[in-house]
Amino acid sequence: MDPWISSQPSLCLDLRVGPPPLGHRQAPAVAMVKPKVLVEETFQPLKKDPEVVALETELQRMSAENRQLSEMLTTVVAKYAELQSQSSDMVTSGANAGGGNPSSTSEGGSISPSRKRKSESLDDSPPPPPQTQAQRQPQQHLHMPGGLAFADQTECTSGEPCKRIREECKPKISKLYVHADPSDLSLVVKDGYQWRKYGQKVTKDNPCPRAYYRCSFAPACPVKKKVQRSAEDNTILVATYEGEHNHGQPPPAQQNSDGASGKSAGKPPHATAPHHHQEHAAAAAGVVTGEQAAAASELIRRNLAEQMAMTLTKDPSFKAALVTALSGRILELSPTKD
DNA sequence: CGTATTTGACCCGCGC
DNA sequence: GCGCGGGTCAAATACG
Repeated sequence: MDPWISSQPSLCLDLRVGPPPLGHRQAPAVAMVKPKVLVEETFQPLKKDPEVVALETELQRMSAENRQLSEMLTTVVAKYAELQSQSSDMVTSGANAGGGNPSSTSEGGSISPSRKRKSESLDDSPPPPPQTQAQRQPQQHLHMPGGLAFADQTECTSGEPCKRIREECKPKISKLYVHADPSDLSLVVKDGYQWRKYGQKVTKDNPCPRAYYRCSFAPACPVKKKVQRSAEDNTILVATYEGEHNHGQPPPAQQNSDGASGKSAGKPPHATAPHHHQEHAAAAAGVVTGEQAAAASELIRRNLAEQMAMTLTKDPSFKAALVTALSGRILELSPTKD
């Protein structure tokens, strides 16, 4: 979590403009900016036209719906934070030696991408540091309640040596669920890091394509990310992170660029970042008792919500998308429009 | 012109 | 051994 956010007294999310059909409490924060003007331009509140009444009703309805959805989101985020903190706690308590990350070993900054894997296996034979991974492995057998996230990789108990090795070589995996506008076809999850897309693929079990990203902030950073819409609910983006960053988070100025040039990257960022620092702090704060854990969880929930709101309100492209959506909605609802 | 994204092809692991 | 499917590469393309 950005330090400055915690320094914010409290972010005012008290917005009354009708929320867009995005289903986010954060959205209205942005909606204040323009849609309000839009409404004022188009309608005269004093007259109380039937359409105005209808609009108000609709706005109220959407507002209620929005609240519901945001509550659901909050719950999900809270669960995620809890799970993450549990995971972090177990990892930190168990993997003292895990200081180094497997990362750069083979790549070591001088990535000379020889022609595909065949040559890799011939030339490099990059020895993945199995020890640290092996030591980390046991902690990954977490019984995550709720089945919400990062469940992968916990099932490598088959005992087969080769499989074990493969599992041990796997980097740390976590999942992040992000709400996204279904109309937004991009698979962009802004999480504060810079990502470079290197592939996209349609998988068998999901008609939506899966996008593959590498961390582009640090050349040697081993972290990869897969983003795919949920098969059940395509308003949900599932981001799967593999590995750990071997660098700090980019400064906000760079975070905004999320992929530097961002041809299609500058899309509405309905993203919540898996801020490990925060979760570590939460884990530290809630190491033991349920009360402490609950308090930490509550804190995390608040901070995440605030951060999401801040992220959204600062993103101009999101504002634009929101204005478009809202104006379209308003036009839809006004049958007597000129 | 430099850089990021797209996209088809390739590689490899796994199940049958 | 073969086919399938996921993951990755790299040339082509697009964009600032």
